[in-house]
Amino acid sequence: MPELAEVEFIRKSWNPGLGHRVEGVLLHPSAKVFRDTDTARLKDTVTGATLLSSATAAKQMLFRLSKDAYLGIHLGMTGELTLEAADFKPGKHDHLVLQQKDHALVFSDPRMFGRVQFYVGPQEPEWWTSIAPAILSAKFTVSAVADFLSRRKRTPIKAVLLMQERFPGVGNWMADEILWRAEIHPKQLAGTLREKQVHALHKECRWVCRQALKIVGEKFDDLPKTWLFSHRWEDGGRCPKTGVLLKREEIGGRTTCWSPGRQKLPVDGGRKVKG
DNA sequence: TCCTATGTTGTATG
DNA sequence: ACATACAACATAGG
Repeated sequence: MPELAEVEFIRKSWNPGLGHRVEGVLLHPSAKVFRDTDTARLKDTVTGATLLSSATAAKQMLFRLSKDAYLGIHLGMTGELTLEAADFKPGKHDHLVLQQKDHALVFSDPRMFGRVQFYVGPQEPEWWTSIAPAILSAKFTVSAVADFLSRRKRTPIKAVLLMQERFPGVGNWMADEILWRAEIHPKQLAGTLREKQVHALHKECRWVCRQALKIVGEKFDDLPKTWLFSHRWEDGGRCPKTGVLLKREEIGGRTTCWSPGRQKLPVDGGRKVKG
């Protein structure tokens, strides 16, 4: 279930392993999660290295080890990290196990849309440093959003919000939550947003990220019933603000939930872009 | 059996 | 070269 805040929470599952040596590494080199990763080198280097620190950016996690080694993990759709007993025996979906004296740090992913990356060097790997600036950073400005939308004129705003190069960490539920709060219809084409809407979009991006991190990123608490999130999957779910029956439809290849009436298409239907 | 799934990416087309 | 749409990836659960 991992989007921004969930990833941040899941990252911390391995915290008890920080500062401790990795005694052994268990993995299946042919697992899809290791596509493009040198697993032999990973195993060689990480064995005997100490786990030093971890960080999250967007939906990715970076684990820094001694020996200038870095482990990157993306959870995909079904990935998770768990902390297990030191004698843990990996099951079918446990693709990477870092064995320590007191624990096993485990990465599992049934669908294997996630991935494990590995890098050795004095600087952080390029695939980490090239992640787009966070929505909560100073670089996420209204004009940056406006510029991006202007290059995606004919794409529904819902699909645009899922683009990691501008909205890092936003996934399907966050995108719907943001649009719901900004009162923008998910089908509205990016190029038809009025200035006021762009401002609202920018503001709600930041609000949803900040609140989600606060609520979920700390304790994995449920989000309040006042959020669209809590109602989006239930049949007959109602808008927490208007009480109207929520609508669900596939937009941009993803199931999208919105509140009719609250989120309306502009008069031109959001279908036409002038110029 | 059939449908769904909180993600990305490669490929085809405009 | 850029924008857009969508199948494909692999598995489990309702």
